[in-house]
Amino acid sequence: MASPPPPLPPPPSFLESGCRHHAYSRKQKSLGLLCSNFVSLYNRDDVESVGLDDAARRLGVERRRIYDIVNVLESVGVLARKAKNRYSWIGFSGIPKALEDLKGNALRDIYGSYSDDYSTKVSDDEDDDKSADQMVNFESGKLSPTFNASSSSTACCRARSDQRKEKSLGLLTRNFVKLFLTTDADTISLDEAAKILLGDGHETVNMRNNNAAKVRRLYDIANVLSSMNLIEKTQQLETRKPAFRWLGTKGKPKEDNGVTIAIPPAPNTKQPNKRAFGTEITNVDLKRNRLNSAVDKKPNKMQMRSDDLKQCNLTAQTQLQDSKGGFVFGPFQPTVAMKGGGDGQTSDDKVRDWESLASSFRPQYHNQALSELFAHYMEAWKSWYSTMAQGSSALQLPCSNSVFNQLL
DNA sequence: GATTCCCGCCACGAT
DNA sequence: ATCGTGGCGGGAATC
Repeated sequence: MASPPPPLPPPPSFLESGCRHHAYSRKQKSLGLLCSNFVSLYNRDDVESVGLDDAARRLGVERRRIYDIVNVLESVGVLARKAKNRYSWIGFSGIPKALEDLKGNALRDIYGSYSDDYSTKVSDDEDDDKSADQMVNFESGKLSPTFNASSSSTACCRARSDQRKEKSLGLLTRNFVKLFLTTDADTISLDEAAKILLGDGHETVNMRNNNAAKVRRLYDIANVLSSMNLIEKTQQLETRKPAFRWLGTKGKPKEDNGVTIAIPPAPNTKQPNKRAFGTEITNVDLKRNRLNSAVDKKPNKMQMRSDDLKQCNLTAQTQLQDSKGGFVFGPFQPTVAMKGGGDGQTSDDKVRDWESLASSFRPQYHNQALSELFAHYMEAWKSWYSTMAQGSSALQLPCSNSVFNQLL
């Protein structure tokens, strides 16, 4: 699949944005939104590797935030670390395999541990995944923390670096996902998850703080996973406490028409009392900004108008199956339904409609980088659509114009 | 008041 | 010594 790679957009000049007067809003700086933008930036056929500096520069954020995202994405198979400062882009196609591995690993941990001495149990197939595992009570469908390697007598002897690794965002992500993959519980609250994944299984004076710290990390992870549509935020039935439900590769629960589209509300749409993860623009570096290139001398502040955000945030959540029956999904693929009813229009007609819309639709950005990012997206979308239309006579087009409605 | 999570300090290992 | 990485928790925004 070696199509001539269109040049990536040049580094953004975020500073040109004349919308600095906007009040600070943390919603506009969420990790989830940053993740969305990260994925829309790199989720293209011609992207093979991702440079962290490049990503930080293009997204207008400090490197630190990129690390957060990259660690989570690596854990679910979207990225693979190649070298210092560089990752291979695998894309959404890597997720099913990663999840499969995680699930197998988790089940092995659980069932293997029934007959093994907990203190000797060690995962064998995960690089650094040697601790903080958990048990799930399948009978009750409830999560029940039973052990983790940190509580073993060997804990005190482990190197500091090991202990550090145990608390890494990547490992925490994998264990968090494992929880979902091995429990019957419909939802898991972050508090529960934190308790289960707590590094120190013993009651200690630090436990409460430790738990709070881990919950903070889980929020970070949940935001990223939510923006990938792997989980969704919900409430626990009885307690109405906030919790997360696993969506996985199937995306949002649906009415079995094969179509899943979960488009975030437009920024100006009222969404009372509900935070939306991964729906808005994210933060930038200010103080320790090492990203400023020669091109970009002014303070690297990315401020966008809400309509910029709306247009840039192409998180139309989609789901489809590839030719092998595996999953090819993700929020940043053009929306398409492989099954479901048509509306009388032929595929060709629809493709033409969408193509013409795609070719004529050119939103006005204040920000050059966003403009180009959007143009790239549209271009990729168009070519992908054409390919799909040619490759499959059974192609069914999107059930609605939701994506474009969102954009417009 | 509780929940959520951005932000950036700073430790640590690699170069 | 410098750089890349990322754990960590303060504290502010949001609910």
